[in-house]
Amino acid sequence: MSNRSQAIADILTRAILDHRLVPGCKLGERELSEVFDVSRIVIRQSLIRLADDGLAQIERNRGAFVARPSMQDAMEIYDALTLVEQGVAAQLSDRLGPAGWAELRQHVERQRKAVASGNDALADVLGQEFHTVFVRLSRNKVMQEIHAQLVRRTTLLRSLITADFDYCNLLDDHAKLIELLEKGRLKPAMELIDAHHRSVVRGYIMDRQVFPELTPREALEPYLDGKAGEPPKPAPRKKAGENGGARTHTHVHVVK
Amino acid sequence: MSNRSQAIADILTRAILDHRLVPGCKLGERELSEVFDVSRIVIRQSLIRLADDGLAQIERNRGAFVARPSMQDAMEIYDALTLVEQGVAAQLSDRLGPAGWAELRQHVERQRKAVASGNDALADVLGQEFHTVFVRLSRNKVMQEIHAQLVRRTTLLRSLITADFDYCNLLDDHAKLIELLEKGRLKPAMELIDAHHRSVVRGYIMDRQVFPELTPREALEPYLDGKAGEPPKPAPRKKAGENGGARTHTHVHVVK
DNA sequence: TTCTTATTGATTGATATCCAATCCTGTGTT
DNA sequence: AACACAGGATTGGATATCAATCAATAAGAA
Repeated sequence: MSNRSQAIADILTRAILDHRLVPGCKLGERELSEVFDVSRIVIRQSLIRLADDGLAQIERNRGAFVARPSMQDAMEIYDALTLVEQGVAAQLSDRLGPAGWAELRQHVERQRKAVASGNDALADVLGQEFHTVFVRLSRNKVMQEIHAQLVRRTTLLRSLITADFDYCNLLDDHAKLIELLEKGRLKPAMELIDAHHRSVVRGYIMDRQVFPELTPREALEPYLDGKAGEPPKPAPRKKAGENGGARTHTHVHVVK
Repeated sequence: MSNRSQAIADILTRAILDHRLVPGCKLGERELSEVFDVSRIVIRQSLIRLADDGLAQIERNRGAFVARPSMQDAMEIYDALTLVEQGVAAQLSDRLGPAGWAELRQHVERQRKAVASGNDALADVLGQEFHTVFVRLSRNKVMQEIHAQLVRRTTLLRSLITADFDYCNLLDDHAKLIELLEKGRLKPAMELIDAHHRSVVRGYIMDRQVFPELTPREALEPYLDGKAGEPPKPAPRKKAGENGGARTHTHVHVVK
């Protein structure tokens, strides 16, 4: 019953990251205010939050739209992400204790089990979380927030991408990264991070016109449980027929 | 006549960075709405922007206050800043062309002249700008924004600090950094950045209760030119009698 | 027909007023 | 002195309203 605008901003963020609201989609104040059953002012505040986070773009007297990053933006975001993760890697290789390395290994192990048991959805989530855990071990909330924001923007980027991915050696990458860092082999570790992100961004192909398949009303419907808590994460699937290979995942490798 | 909330957020940011609004200072909606002659809602939106930027803190049903970062926050902010600047340094040492190095040298030269001519205020500004120019040369707007936000927060930190500074070898640091990077001596350069920030944060002494010397109304008065453009940067001076040595500057060295 | 211009509609930016929830404070009681 | 309660003040939000601007359509001229 409080901070409605923050709660709604969170829901919108979730919907964007789930690719239910695609880049370029109009976020009309009136429509959203009806969807969420709040006044326009609350929606406006939510949209301001989204814009500050880089997920929405507000054009004067034209309204808010889901951000549509350019190819240039994509490269810059991945550059920044690489820079941050390399920096964190350097810190961790110096400062992380055995418990930290153990936590990372354990995380990889959980993901390995998920993959082995064919639970792709869980493997996806764990793969995403690896980087978050990685940065959290730096024990720096400021860095965590910066990193989280960058990750959100990469997730948004994935709405714009048409490419065939495979799920080959993600775990190997993570495991190898841990191994290199723990041994203090910083340079190869940083090159691994860089190569990883580079290969991802190289595979990006921007579709210039992304057409909103769902209206905001349709897209947001699963998140509205009559003002109750979170919905149990609805399937963000698009039409399974076409680009079924382009699932959402932080760690994607491009088929060359 | 547009985007009032953003404009007001900018003014408030400026006032905070000028230390006219000190940490802990209450930012009452009614008071600010009277100061700026807008409705409370516009002020609310401005405060949301400030909070998203880490410069204000909104407590439910209690209002907004200028953020009062803890010592822990200070260390984390400087850690993040170090990480970012080190990363940018690494990128620049690889990628920056002669024109870029020339621009950096030219900037240092301008600051040197300002110092030589006793223009401390200008030297301050140029010293702050050096880091901004440095990051801008990475040609990455995302990194620029992240860095700018971190710099804003360090500036806020300086409101909380009681320490004696001197202006010794700031230029030497900058010049040395350029020299090391251009020669590809990355490691010493990164250590220089780290040492610089470390020495700064070590000198921090938190005053737990900072009392607002100026009411927001008084503090903001110089920025209001009857809705006209920017005021010509009013002197952010506190009372000159007491801690006159603790001027605002990005590059401060602690007297051991 | 086609291009240019004008009108109209829709949407945003912003204000004023009102109400509920909550916090702070001051006072009174035990 | 400690506690409880009531009242004031402030924030969070709803609603209604107006102005400014954009977009799309309709009207008119070449």
